[in-house]
Parts: sequence; structure tokens; C-alpha cells
Amino acid sequence: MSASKRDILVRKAMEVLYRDGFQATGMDKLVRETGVSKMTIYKHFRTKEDLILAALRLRDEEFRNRFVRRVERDATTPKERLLAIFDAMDAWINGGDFQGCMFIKAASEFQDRKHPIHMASAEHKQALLAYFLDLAQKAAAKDPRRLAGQLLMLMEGETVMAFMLGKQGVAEDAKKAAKVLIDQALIH
Amino acid sequence: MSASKRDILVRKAMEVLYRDGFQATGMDKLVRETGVSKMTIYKHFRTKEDLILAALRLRDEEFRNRFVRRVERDATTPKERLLAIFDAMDAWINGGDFQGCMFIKAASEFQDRKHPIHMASAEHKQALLAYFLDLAQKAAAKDPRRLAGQLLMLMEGETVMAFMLGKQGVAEDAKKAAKVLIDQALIH
DNA sequence: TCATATATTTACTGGTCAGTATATCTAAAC
DNA sequence: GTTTAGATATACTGACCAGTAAATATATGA
Repeated sequence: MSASKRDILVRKAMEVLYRDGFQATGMDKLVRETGVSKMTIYKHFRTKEDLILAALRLRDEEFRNRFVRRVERDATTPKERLLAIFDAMDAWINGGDFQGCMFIKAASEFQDRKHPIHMASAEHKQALLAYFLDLAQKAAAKDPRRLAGQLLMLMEGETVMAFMLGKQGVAEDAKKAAKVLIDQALIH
Repeated sequence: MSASKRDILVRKAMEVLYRDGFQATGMDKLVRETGVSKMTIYKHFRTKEDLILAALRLRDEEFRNRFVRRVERDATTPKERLLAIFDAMDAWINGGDFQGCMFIKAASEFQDRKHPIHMASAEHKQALLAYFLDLAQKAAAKDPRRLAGQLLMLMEGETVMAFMLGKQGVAEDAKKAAKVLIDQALIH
């Protein structure tokens, strides 16, 4: 199997796992939906868990790339970029295929903090937090760590609410809250 | 079986499901951990799903009762109570048995919005939102619906971050953010 | 003490799960 | 055309799942 076909397998698996859940998706369904035979899947991944980890790695990479690229395209100064985070969120939530956060769902299904899937999910959030912290520092916030944490908190809550209660108004409310928090955190 | 013994079954099941997850917990484990035989469980609940729904109902009732009671004990004016929400959150997160939000985890495992378990979880969030909205209206917020949504957002994000990244500082950051949002929303 | 009803134990059903064995197929290389 | 290597379909393994059947134990009530 070519490298690109392996990528197709991981991408399709990622889509199905995101849509239908991890434990609820059996290997037979993955065979059906990816078009890759079971033997071939197991040539590339020792276990289902390994395939899930590969799918999460792909999701992390693509999500953060798209997210950061959009933020840096939409705004230039660190302060503007902190706010542009919530335009990127708006685009995600109200875009085509929003179905909640794959990593929150993964951590929910694999609750043990030592579990590789839980740890991979936590690392995704840590990476987002590090990006926010970088922006908050460059924006010269009074307490960059706090501001970064508050904005990530807002983002996670926004995601959960859109997932559980629907999208109406959530993105707008979140952005307005972010604006207040950012403005207040940059007054010296 | 007495009514109280049935309550014990539901309470123990709730604890196990909260700790170990829904799909990852089999009926045999519930028999082992509740001390109630399988036949007796199935006398009271037609299916595992029905038992899960009963456990969620109990959790909703207890969580909201404890939460609201604490808020109303700690503060008297609506504005103070909006802020006291985040003292209750602090107590929950840094109390003994915090393991994330049972309803976010339930909605994550049963993603279909039409699924009874997903719907029950969404109703819990709706009930919290309704309480926040009531407080925001009584506090004469400029846009009560928005403030209520923003505070619930903050609360959900706080829960997710404490679950995935650990408790350090999260409650304090959330409360400080809430104070800023509330103050800003009440200026006329 | 006996009768009745309920709880429990044990064992089972049919189905699904992750992962594997085997045998067939395809396609390129010489 | 034959060989070789990898992909495939099919069928299987043993374990576990939710839910049930039947036999045994226990407690209640007259």
C-alpha cells in the first residue's frame, strides 16, 4: 500500500471516529467505510488503539494548522489575534461539519488520565494553551498565563455548548466575552 | 426490594458510571459494584439504557440542588449569586471526587442528538442555563440571555479544563473572568 | 408450620467485539 | 508465461456484551 493510501485510511477513519465515536465504531465498520481491508489495516496498525491515536494525531495537526493559519491571516497584532481566535471558532462551529471537539469526546470515552488516548487529547489542549500564552505574552497582558487560560476556557465552553445546546448565538456571545476579557487584561 | 434499596442501586450505579464511563461499564460490573443481582436490576429497569437514564436523573437532581443551595447560601443579591456560581464550581472541582461533568461525558458517548441519553444530558444544561438566566434578569443585566450564556460557557470550559489539564488555578481564573463579565454586563 | 412471593445464583442465549488464519486474487517484473 | 509480493475476501477464534431462563434460597404472613 502506498504511503498516500495509508493517509487516506487514517483520514477516513478519523472522519468516522469523529462522527460516530470511538467505542461505538467497530473495526468492521472502519473496513466498510474506509474501503481498506481488515488485514491491510492491521498491517499498518497493531491495534485499534494505535489507529485511533493516528487519527487523533492527524486531527490535531489539521485542526491547529487551520486554526492558527486563519488567526494569523485575519489579524496582525497579538491583541487582534487573541480576538480573532473567536472568529476562527465561529467559522468552525457554523461551518459544514461541526460535531463537537474530537478530543473532549476522546477524553470522555477514555477517562483514565494515564490512557494513551486521554493523554494525546490533553496534549492537544496543552498545545492550544501554549499558542494562546504566546499571543498573550506578546500582547503584554498583565497576567498572560491567566488570560490564556481564560480564553481557552471560553473556547472549550463554547464548543461544549454548541455541541449540546445548538449553535444559536454561541459564537457571538463567546467573542463578545473574549473582547471584554482581553480589553480588561491589557489595561496597565 | 424496598424503594430505598432501589435508590441505593441507582446511586451506586451512578457513581460507577460516572467514574468508569457508560459503554465501558458492563452489567456484570454493575452487579458486582452495586451488590444487586442482575435479575433484580432487570426487574426495575427494562434495559441498561433505562438504568443510565435513572442515574443521570439522580445526578441532575443532586448536582443542581447542591449547586443552587450553595449559591443561595453564599450570596443574597442576584449579582452576588451570579459570581457565587464560581465559588460553587471551585468547591466542586477542588472537592473530593471531581471527575469531569457526567453529562458532557454522556453526550460524548451517545452523540446522536435524538438519543435519549444525549437529550437528557442537554436538558441538564438547559436547566442550568435557565437558572443563570433568572439570576441575570433579576440582576437587571443589559442582555440577560447573553450573560447567562457566557457564564454557562465559562463554567463548561472550566469543567473541561479541570478534567483534561488538571485543577491548578482553573477555578480562580474562571471566577476572575466571571467577575469581569458580570461587572461589564451590569453597567447601564 | 406451611404457603407464597421475591431475591439470588448459575448458567445460558445470540450477537458483537478485536484480532487472526487461510486461501484467493491481482499486478508487476523478468 | 511464470514467479513473487502484496492486497483481498471469507471465515474463524475466544472473549465479552446485554438480556433471559430456570433452579435454589430466603423471608414474609397466616
